[in-house]
Amino acid sequence: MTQYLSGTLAKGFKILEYLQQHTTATLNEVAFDLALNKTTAFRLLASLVELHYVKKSHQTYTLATNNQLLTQFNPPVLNWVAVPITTQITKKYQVTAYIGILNGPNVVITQVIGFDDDLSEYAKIGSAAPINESALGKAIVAYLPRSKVTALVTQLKSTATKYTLNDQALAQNLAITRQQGYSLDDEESSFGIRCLAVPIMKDGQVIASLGVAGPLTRLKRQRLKQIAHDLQTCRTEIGLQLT
Amino acid sequence: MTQYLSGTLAKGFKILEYLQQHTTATLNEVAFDLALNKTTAFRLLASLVELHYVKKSHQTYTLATNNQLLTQFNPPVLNWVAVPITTQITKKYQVTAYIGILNGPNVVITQVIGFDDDLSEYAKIGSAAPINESALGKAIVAYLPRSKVTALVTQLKSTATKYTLNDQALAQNLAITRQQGYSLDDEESSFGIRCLAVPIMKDGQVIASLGVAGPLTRLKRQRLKQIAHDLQTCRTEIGLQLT
DNA sequence: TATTATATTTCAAATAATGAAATTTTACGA
DNA sequence: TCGTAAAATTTCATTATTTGAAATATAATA
Repeated sequence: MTQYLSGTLAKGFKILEYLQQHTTATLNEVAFDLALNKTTAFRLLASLVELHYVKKSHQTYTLATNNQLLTQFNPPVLNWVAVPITTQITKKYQVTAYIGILNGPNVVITQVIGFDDDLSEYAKIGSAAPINESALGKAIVAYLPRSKVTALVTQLKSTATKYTLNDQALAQNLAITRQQGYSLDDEESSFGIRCLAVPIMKDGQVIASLGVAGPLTRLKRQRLKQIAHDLQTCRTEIGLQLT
Repeated sequence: MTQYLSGTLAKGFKILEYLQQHTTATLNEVAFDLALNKTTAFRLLASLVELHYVKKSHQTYTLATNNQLLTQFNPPVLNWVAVPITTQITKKYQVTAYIGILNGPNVVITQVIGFDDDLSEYAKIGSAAPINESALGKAIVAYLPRSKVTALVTQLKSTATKYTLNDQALAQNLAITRQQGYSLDDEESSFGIRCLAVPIMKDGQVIASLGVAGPLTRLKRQRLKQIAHDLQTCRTEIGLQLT
């Protein structure tokens, strides 16, 4: 809280962030643009130079490119927002987690978070399923504007010829999804496999879904509320990192 | 010079560097290992938390992963939306597609879009290669500001000891990349494997690259323009979905 | 539940940060 | 090359922040 905020640290980072955006700058520019006294700016820059976060050359300053903190933080794979958070769930329940996004009337799996070293699940990246036949799909569609849902259903009907899509059943299913906060696929896609999913929101809009899939023995019916709760906690943290 | 060194800034960065090495730490550990008064450590950590450089959870501190100064820009949404868009290309040409982002003087693969059940490709997620030894890397660097390219080359030279980096050859290669709109790796990384990549832009700046890799029989030299054109169409669509 | 350890807050003293003014250095034009 | 103006750096005095011990609160462990 503000009670302990160090003004010196705040100003120091302000300068670093400014140099990240501007690549190079003079003392005059830094002081003026950041509304700092030029003496203060001078001293802070001198400190940053001495600490190897900034380089000074011919009276211009640049971010130090060989500073380990600035350039060699976590490898990007670890920054896959879903992975660190979601791995707790995949390990806890020994199931695979997935992220899906909408693509026309289908949902496409775009990220897989396995619970062991088995890479076989990754083959699902890129695979698509109709929105009504997947927990990931229903978790997205349940939170779309009604007009968009209607358009997607129309689109589905024109492509799905092997069966007649039951609008009323789907609408009812989506209402249940909204009510309980998660969508469910109970052996509908694969025998013995249960799937749950929750929407991932950004700025109040659904942009993706997060779900888990696994055998009925691991995703027991009486655990569904707990699992859904964990998924909701997870998607909230993912959502926070997307902003 | 020492004359202007701010102790507060020095201590603040000391803490950040400590957290980079230790991933997580308690107040006690930080204070003890860095020989700081625990009240001082507490206040500095509180400031770093408020400035979004450190995260505090259950009395343990970690570096903030969504801080743009500390973390390479790697929006997970990029890895998500790229999947359905790029699937058209992977199916059409029967090759694997990749997303790469810059990380220091390396390019790191953050997403793989496979076309068959070859799971070994997914193990490449997280792997890094020097920017000049990868089509994905060259596709990014070719569109960076000249000053940043110079800095990266300098950094590469100070790490790469097994060979002498040819500045002029690289500069020429990057000029060709800009001219033809895509970068090429013709069996330079793997025997019999050809790679092409194009930059992914956002707000006029390169943020990642999209590339394909496959055997010479599928990525025939006379098809390269068509493939590059398809990649450019894809990257434009990806770029549109990121805004 | 009690005890111990860790974290946070309070208080008073010490130190550093701050900014104006002065001085030096750099850049530019004649 | 010299003079001028602008930018950068140093000096000085004042103000504000940082500091750390002590006290208090919270969390963890037996």
